[in-house]
Amino acid sequence: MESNGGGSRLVVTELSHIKELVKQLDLHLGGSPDLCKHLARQIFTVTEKSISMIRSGHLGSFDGRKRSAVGAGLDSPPLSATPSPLSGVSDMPFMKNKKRKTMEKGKRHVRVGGGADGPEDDGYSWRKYGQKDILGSHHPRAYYRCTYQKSQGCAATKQVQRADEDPSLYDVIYNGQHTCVHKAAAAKARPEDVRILLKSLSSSLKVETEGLTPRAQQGWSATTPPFSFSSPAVSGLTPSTPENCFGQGVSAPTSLEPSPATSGSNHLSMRAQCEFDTMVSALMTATSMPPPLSMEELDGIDLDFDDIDVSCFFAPDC
DNA sequence: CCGATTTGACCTGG
DNA sequence: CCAGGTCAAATCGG
Repeated sequence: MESNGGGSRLVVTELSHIKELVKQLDLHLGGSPDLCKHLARQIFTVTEKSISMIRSGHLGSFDGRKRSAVGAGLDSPPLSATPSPLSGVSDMPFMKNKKRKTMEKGKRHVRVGGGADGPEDDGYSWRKYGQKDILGSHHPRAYYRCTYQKSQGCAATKQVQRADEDPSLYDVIYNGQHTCVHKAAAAKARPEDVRILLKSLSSSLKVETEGLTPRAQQGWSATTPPFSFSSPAVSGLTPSTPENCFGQGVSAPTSLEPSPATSGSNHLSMRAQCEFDTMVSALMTATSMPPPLSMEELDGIDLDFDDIDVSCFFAPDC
């Protein structure tokens, strides 16, 4: 069944990198903010890589069903560089379209709490530009774009919809990245909070290496994925909870049952991704990082770990 | 008066 | 044709 031992090995390597990056970030927290940002971005990048590997490996044999685009935070197959034949001319042929293609780019789906007046503040300022009743949903969906779209050309948008099951929760879908210079989020970047997040992230990245020879070259039997994730309680600071990272908001009541027969490892993968998404996005928020890159962008990124000392990570006497 | 919100029309992909 | 996303005129509020 599982035939991606090589993939798992790569994932473990990436996770090890992440863990080391977290250490580095923890060390430099009091120091240069630029370095911290750099590290945080690297963490995010490697995390996305890992997620991508896990998903392409495990979900590949899942079944033919297409996964919903809204279900996961970031969802673009690493295979296709061109989103769709229709939008191949991505330059700017028509700027008057009232509806763009179904923007799949940098989508992030989070579920946040809030009051009757809307979800809790996310640190950015938004201007509402529309509202629609959504078929099958009890609550309308509101459309927001960045207040600074005009003044700074910031392309970030978000959709907010009250959860059907729990009216105190809101599904928020972020689209695009903020290019505006806005400081609100930075104001709440408390080092202690970041430290807590890092601890959570670090502990959840515990890599079980038993059965793994120090020399990774020998490879391990490609049977069971030798990694697992603990489930730290990252509460309060997190913009979303693991259970809510995917599956909801698509108004697909049948897709909630995870087909227990075949989804053992899938479940693990999805859980792992959720925790990553949750913690990393919380971390980036806390460090006022710009929103994550799209998968397409990530694919094009050359990871450089050269400036970071992880050389001895797998060494037996380290 | 100006910027934000509301709301129905408009547009497009499926 | 329909559902969802966006526009833009009307309206609201500081």
